[in-house]
Amino acid sequence: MDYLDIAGSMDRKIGPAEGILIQRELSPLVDRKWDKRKVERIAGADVHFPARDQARAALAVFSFPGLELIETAVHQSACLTPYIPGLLSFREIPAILKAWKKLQGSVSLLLCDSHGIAHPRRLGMASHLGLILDIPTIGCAKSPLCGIFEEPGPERGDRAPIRDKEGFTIGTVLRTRQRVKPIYVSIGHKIDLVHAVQFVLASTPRYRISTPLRWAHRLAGSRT
DNA sequence: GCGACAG
DNA sequence: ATCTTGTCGC
Repeated sequence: MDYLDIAGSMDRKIGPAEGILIQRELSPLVDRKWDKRKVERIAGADVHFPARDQARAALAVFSFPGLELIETAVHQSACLTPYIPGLLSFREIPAILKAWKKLQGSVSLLLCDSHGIAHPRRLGMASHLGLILDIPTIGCAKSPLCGIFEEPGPERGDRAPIRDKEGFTIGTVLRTRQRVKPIYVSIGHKIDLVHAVQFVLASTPRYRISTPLRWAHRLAGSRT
């Protein structure tokens, strides 16, 4: 079964046992390097749930580094898989892929409202989506899922490494705004942690959340 | 066994 | 994520 094929695992309900097997199989395929490609378009992806079985995905594409809005795409459809910590991909990615097909232009880098490799099996949604779309992605979560870390300093740009039990760094707790709760950045796919943090800060000029993700969040329908 | 647990 | 008002602090 080709799990990177949309029809391979994203068009049906996936249970915990199968989901974990898929993640273990795909995890080794994540590319943790940055190839220095030109980033002219950076996008944000988010999903809102109007009802328990309905998912509304939104994508907001911006120019980079100017951060001017280029285009948006939205798609609402039924979601078959319930939310289970560690298996978020199977609930949100189907709707995101359908919205993705509606985009007219290309995307150089995609920011996701989730973790990347800072995940129990090193395959959070940002990594999974990056593998499926075959583009660079970054995990930008608002709360931790796993790992150990210290509280970063109070200034914008202050950070602290997120490490697994073996001591390996799997992400960065990053303060994107002075004295505001930090976010959790991790490699999604086709990028390294240093560049991931750099791109997140460059696309987060004022608020806690990056411009692409804030727009995606709004477009998806969330009131906050 | 118990608690934690992206969105 | 969602149910939901006002309120405290910069």
